[in-house]
Amino acid sequence: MVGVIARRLERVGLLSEPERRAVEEAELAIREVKGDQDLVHEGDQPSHCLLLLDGFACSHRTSADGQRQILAFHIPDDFCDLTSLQLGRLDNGISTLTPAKVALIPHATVFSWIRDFPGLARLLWRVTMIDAARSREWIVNVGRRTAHQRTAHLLCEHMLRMRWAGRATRLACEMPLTQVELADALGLTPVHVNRVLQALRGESLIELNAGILIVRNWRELKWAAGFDPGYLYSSATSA
Amino acid sequence: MVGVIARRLERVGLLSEPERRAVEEAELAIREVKGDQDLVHEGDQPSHCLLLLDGFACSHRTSADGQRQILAFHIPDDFCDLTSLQLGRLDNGISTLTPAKVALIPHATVFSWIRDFPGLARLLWRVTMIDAARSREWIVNVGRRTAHQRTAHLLCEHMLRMRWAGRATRLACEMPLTQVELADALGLTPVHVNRVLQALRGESLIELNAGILIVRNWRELKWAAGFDPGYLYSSATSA
DNA sequence: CGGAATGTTGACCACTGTCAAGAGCGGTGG
DNA sequence: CCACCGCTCTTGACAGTGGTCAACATTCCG
Repeated sequence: MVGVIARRLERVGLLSEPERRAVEEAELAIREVKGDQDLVHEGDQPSHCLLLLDGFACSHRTSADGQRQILAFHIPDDFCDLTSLQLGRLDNGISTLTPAKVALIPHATVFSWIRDFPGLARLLWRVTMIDAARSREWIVNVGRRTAHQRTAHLLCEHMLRMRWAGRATRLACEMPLTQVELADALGLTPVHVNRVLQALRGESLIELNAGILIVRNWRELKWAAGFDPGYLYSSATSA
Repeated sequence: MVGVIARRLERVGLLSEPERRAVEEAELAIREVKGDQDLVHEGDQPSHCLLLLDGFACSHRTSADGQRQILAFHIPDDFCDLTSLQLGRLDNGISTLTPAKVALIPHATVFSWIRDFPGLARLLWRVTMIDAARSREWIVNVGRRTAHQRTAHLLCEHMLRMRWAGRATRLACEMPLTQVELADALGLTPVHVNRVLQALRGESLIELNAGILIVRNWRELKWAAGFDPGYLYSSATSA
């Protein structure tokens, strides 16, 4: 738990000694939260940034006629709402999907990092831009891929992110999402997600059960998804 | 043309005198470009930022099976690729939609602003975060709205952005997009965009002809779209 | 004037949504 | 310990939004 922030930032760039020290000295309020809990509501003006230490969460927005769209999944070690730093108000809600542990970092603390350490500012900015790149890919996903491709694509993305976060073996990782949640992320209905998952299982591409995703055939899954990991901007050599 | 950068940044926050001066002293390479021209290609590592002075452009990505998805429209006074500052590589192409005039700002110049003026860094970061908010709304648009709502939503967004950029009268603005381009932005086919536009015209909500959008009934159009402009983070009082 | 790009229309189709019912599973309380 | 309830997953029949294909009209330019 000590060192999460440094660990997270080092995934996107180098940290100098003083920078690392500044970031490690931060006083974090740790909070344990149950599953399916709102961490922030749409329209809130949070005074803290959220760092997910354990568990899964998502950002989501609800359209005028009450339909929910999930905008991003947050996995352990992710910042959830760095955007609120610059925008003040949050235009989407954030909820846990599973029981979770989160760290609260006061905006004031983050601003002091930014003021005193340009390198940290750079890295934090970079993190927000990588999140934005992922958003853009999701537009492509929902806009231009079939349900089958789209679902496969989400699974590929999740697998790689988990692997790079050190939370996956080569072929398996946690993915504790209900089909309703997958549907809200994919712009589909739960019923159709179910059918697509059956198909993907039928083609021996994946297994997905009890919150565990196992990729049976990575090459074919990537192919089915038209997946190209460039947009994730990982320093890790590609998969 | 002199003062665009300052003008643009002041739309998202305040500029101190030295900051304004720094930004106005920048040496801009101005370039005139024809319509339907690529400004940057997917994968490029640009050394300049693009500021659109006149005309329209878009960011777009092409999926593995060759389908194009437009990720954002750029209107006059917009920065087109601030993300490349932090990411180095651009994960989407940028093309003009009409003849355009663009300013090239060397990355080095922008970095010097960021280094010397924390306030400028803050504003630029904020601009990128507003772009990201718009991306998130597009996910909702494509994921959870019908073709009719979706199209209306895009028209609302465009109208307000143009108004806030000082490029619209209360009810009308330029929107020189072909139906193919609209389709690529909306995740629809050109044929269906055509049908939806007919419907919107039939309901007396809009006119769209020869590149001019006229909103006939703003209240109803917003209603049809389920449009809430909060995500655009304009300092202007809402519409 | 001619050719290409754009817009329009119609007939038909299919991917995905809707509705509904049932199965499996785990948690809770009597 | 068992009965019950709610949530999630599954399946089937049917419907509809939006896609496909194709032809034609129109506009824009060279």
